[in-house]
Amino acid sequence: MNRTERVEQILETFNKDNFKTQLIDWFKKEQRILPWRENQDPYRVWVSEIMLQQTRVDTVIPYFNHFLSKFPTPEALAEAEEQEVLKAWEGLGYYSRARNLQNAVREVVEQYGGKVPDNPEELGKLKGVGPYTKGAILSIAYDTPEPAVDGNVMRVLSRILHIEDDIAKQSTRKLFEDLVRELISEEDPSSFNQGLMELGAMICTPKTPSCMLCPVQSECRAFDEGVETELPIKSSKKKQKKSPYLLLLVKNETGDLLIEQRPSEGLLASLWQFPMVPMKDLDMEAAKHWFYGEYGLKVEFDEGVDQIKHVFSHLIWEMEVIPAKVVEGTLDYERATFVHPDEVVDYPFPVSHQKAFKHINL
DNA sequence: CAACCGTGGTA
DNA sequence: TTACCAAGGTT
Repeated sequence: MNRTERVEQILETFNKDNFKTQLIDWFKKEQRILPWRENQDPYRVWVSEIMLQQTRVDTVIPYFNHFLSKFPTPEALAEAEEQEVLKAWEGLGYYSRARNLQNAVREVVEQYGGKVPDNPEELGKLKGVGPYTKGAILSIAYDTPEPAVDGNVMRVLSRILHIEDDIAKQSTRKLFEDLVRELISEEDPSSFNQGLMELGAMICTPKTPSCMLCPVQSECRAFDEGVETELPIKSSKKKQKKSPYLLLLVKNETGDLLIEQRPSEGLLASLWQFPMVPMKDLDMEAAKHWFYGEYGLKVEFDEGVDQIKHVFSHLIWEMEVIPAKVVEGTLDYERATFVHPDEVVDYPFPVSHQKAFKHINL
């Protein structure tokens, strides 16, 4: 059975009109007041959707307000320094979102005169704009009936329609997109899509859904069968691998601090950090030798002042924070520099290194 | 497809 | 504490 036939079978006995009417009525009445809902400005919608990827609403709100005051238009963002954009993103995580957003906005300014594209083809070519974000912008900013399937939508529809496909698999998203194309309101696709997401965030939550408050309870197959907490099906991800490091707070003779910029691709790309010595298979003496080889500086270590764990999606850094001072040598490392401790705040740092920096003033 | 890519909240 | 979760995208 192909996907089209499956969609037809799933929806054969489903009351579409009742579902979309009750969902939209509920959303219009109960939706939260959020900064990005003040208007339909496509740029604002776009920025909000990027920030909201894998990130909670409460976390995004202050970042969104600050970002929009700093970069109020596509032109303003296009003209900004990348470091300035990363600084505004500092602490939000997934930093490629920020670089991709700025690259895409520059593309919009240059190719489309600063107007965010209103069609799937051009929108989908922009960096960082995937299937979900594309549909979200088209429906919310341009009232176009395109699916915007995120984790909320898959959870809600898994329950409503009792679908047991693994939502961790990418192919499953396409099934839900096909279903949404059949269900979506042509009159108000924005409220329909946002209603599905809002329902997932406020009522149809992962652990303990509030089915007694649900506006579409009467259409929910999972509730009818008493299996709402068994859905959706999602395969578990594997554990992160741990890596030990020394995080060195190196001061020179004048009290300046050694910092370095990370590579422009990969983990925490283009952010700044304090030097880190990979301690797998190394002791403290070997660490000093390693550091001399990398940076051209001989240093003395103080006692460790803290242990910091940095948990990523797929790995964990276990760092011992070591104050150190330069004994001899000249800095010989292109991406590193000494700065006054007061200037460290001007650079974008990952959260773990911000924590380590607190030990500088002790 | 599965790995990579951050961070903070919560049970 | 562990494990999962939160308006995904890229490679």
